[in-house]
Amino acid sequence: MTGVVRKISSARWDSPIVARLRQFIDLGAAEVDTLRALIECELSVERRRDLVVDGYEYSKLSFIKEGFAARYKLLRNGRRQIINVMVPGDIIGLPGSFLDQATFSVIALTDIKLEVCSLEGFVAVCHRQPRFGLMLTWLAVQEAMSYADRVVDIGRRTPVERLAHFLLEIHGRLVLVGASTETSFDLPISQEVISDALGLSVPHLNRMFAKLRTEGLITITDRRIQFIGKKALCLLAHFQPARVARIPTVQPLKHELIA
Amino acid sequence: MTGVVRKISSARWDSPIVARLRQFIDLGAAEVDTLRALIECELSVERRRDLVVDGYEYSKLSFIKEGFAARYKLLRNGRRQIINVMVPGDIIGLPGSFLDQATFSVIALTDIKLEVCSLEGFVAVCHRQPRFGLMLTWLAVQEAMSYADRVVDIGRRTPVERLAHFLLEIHGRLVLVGASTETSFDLPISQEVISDALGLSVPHLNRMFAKLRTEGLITITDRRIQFIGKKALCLLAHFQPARVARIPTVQPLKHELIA
DNA sequence: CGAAATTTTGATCACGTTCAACTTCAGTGG
DNA sequence: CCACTGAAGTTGAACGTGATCAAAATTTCG
Repeated sequence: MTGVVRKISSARWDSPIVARLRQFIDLGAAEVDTLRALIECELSVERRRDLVVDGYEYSKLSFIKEGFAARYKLLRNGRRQIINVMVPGDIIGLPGSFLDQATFSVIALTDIKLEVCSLEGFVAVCHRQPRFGLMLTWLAVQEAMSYADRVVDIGRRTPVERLAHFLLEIHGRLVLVGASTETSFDLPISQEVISDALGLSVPHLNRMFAKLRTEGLITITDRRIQFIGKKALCLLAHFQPARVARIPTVQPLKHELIA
Repeated sequence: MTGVVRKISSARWDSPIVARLRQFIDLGAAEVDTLRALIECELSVERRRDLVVDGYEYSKLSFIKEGFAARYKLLRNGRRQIINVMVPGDIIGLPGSFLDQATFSVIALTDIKLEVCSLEGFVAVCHRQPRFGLMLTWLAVQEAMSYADRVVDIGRRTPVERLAHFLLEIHGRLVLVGASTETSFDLPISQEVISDALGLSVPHLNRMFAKLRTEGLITITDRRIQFIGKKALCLLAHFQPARVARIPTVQPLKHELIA
């Protein structure tokens, strides 16, 4: 795989994955260091390159630092379904690296920067520091939630609702890692990609975009989405963001206090 | 919540959840005991009862011992989308218990029996026995994979393909916990439920069932599905079961060997 | 500037929904 | 015992949504 490889050197580390984790756990400085130490390298990958290929083994956890990617499945009849669009803070290799062989592919939708960590290394740390295992659990649960939302989207929402929901969801995830303002965000991906994510045809998706625009809910300039009527949009989309709970803190047992 | 509460007493414990776990980890007798000790009670719930309600907090991990359930979302327009059909070995509360408040409901599709464990209790054990944290991660990943398959199903497969894929998937999961033979299984759920899972209307789903029957791929008698042409069915459905990898075993560090 | 990718618009048509009626079956009470 | 009820499965007809195909307009990029 091509890409520029560099070592991590910065003293303070401010990665989107850390922002993701802080949602549900307080990370001590030592833990952040441990996490950073797990990063084997940084990788830059250019647009359109496949990062994970359906049918091959993959055993890394690659944290997206910058850029967009998509997890997808190509069916024999040539149709493509995008499972989810991935943004900074998302993890390539979850769930792929937990399988014998990946059953989905991942493609870079823009040039992206990754922080690569081996799953084995991460698991090794989990044995010594159980909180890391729980972080991984929580991340996997978030992943599942995101897919579940997509199921509802595609299964029972009308095309406009789907699009509205999709935009709100992506926006929410970008806000979380500080990659977007309150009411607007860059969405540097083509309508073809979005249509494959929403299970629609390109022309029809385009009409849905037009609809949102003419109804004064959003404006689009230069692939930047701006929400005009966010409330109305949320209503239209039946948008109900799920907030993940914090990892419960546990009272140490008495004999552990003594030890 | 109604239901009969009993204590666990049997010396040997043979629960579907254990079968699930053994897919990807070797459980020692001590670990099985620890797991069993986590079960607070068994619960019997009758058909049609909601186990988790959208909007409320839930903080249990309930392992399904017997029966079928469904995780679903009800939209304001009255439409229902079933995220997944749950079988013995599946966990109610994953992902719901990891959120502030559940965003999906879970309903019993048949009378079911649960083994209930508090999430807090499980997490407490994770701190002492890191392998439990990893098990939880792996289970969450499987959950995510299952939803991802459903996304592909609904988004880009034709209605017949969807149904075929659904039947094969359920069957595979039943085989895993020993609740089905190689070529047939009981599917004690109505077509309305299946149609809500597949994002189809009831009449159309019914026609797809008819199609599979007339094409000689399955027979149905008394809600028991029998595969006639399993190969052809797999082909039709683009069925490609994902096998989860085993949790990697880790070389202990040197200083840990000494300690 | 030319070539390719992407967005937009239009026209047609098939698929799957909707609505309705009817059948079958299990359970229930007269 | 049979009529009644309700749930589930089945079938039919009509309609509408979104796909498909095609082409133009626009943008991006080599």
